Amino acid sequence: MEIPQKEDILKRFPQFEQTLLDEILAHSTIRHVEEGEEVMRTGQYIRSTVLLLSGLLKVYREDDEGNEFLMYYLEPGSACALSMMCTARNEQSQIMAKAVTESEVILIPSHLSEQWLAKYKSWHNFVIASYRQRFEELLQTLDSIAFKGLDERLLFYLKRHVKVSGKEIRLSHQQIALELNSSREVISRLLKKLEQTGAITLHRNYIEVHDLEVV
Amino acid sequence: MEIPQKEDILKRFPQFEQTLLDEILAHSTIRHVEEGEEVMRTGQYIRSTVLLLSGLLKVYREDDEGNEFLMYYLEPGSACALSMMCTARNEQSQIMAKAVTESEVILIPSHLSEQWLAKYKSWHNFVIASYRQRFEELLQTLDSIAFKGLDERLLFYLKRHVKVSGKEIRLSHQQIALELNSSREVISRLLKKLEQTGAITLHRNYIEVHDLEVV
DNA sequence: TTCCAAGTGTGATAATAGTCACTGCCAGCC
DNA sequence: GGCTGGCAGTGACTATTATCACACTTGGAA
Repeated sequence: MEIPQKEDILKRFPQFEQTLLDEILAHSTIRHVEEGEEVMRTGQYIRSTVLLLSGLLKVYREDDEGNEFLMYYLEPGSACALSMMCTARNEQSQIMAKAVTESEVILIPSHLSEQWLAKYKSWHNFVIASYRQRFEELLQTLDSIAFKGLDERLLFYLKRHVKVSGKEIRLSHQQIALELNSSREVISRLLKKLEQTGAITLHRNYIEVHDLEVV
Repeated sequence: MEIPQKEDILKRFPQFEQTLLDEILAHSTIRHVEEGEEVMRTGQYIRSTVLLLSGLLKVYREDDEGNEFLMYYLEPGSACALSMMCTARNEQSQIMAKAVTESEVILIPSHLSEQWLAKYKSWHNFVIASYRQRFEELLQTLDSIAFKGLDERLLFYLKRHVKVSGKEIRLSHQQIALELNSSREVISRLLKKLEQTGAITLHRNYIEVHDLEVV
């Protein structure tokens, strides 16, 4: 795999000013992560700001009993807001980021990203915008958990998944159950119901989405 | 009620630099809100940044059917992060802020608070810190909804309430049920159980908290 | 080719939370 | 003092989701 060049970064982050791009290239490291690999976990020692160059990350919460649930996905061109804001936390639950597909991330040392806030207007705006966007997404997730039944949450989940990775959802029922903090049997049953409405077709290890809006 | 002076603001926001305080005094309005009055609602036309000078606000989510649930409380010296970050939203659910007790808020026109981000380092830091803090709190709320049963959520709720307004919780079971998006009967039963453990004593319209940690 | 592990389907049962119906209770007001 | 409205307590029932037990399928490894 070739090393990403300035042009690649520029393409993903066109809003950054020239000098900022130079600094990024000079001081940050690029890391290649395999599918399923862990990118970040709160409470870690070294803290870097994480920018996503290519691939797809999922950011989720995990409690002390190993339950998880999905917070949101990160697409190329976005930053993990949490990597910028999390202080050392000794809570029971952790925020984790894991690669959904093979990905490339830019790791920026925290002290630099802090400095840049004052130094580069485009960086400042980017950080503020990231916070806003993640906050919004988190609120949506919160909504669906607080107000909706599992059936609607599943629908919300599927829609979100389609948005980031297309109409062929390559997940087992077990994985979906995990991300929704539910159980496989329940998800299987709900998916079956969805199939009966014609919204999806079930296959082994993947789901073919036709139209989720009609449901 | 006397008009708050520079000293009052300074006391609540000691981290602000002198010139910023002057700008705040010059360009923002102070509003007095009664208990139960609505301070903010997303989707409103005029957008201001809201700082809390005195009193207590609760920030909560409300869906289209009138269900709500509490996101967090705001204490004097803090800002409503949402007022700083919410773009016009036409979602079904809204974020609301309401005064729990009689309060005073500072309303800063949005365009100024935007400008100040670049102009005043202390303002910039304050905004970033607010985002972080609210994000953290929101995550805690999310955790309790996603991973815990209603009994633990109630406990979490009571603890939080004690932290902001003391051991005499002046709320009816109905109000608590509303904030947890549950129903009165269920809350009554859970409270009764808590009373049996000795953690609280129930009275009409208020709850006396002894020790929530032992449960 | 056979076999096995992982994925999926399904019924029975349990646990949690929400709803309904009704009772009693207390506080302030006439 | 007696009425009344909001608050609280309780039992019965329902709905949703989780859990358990087991059968069946499928795709790839041995």
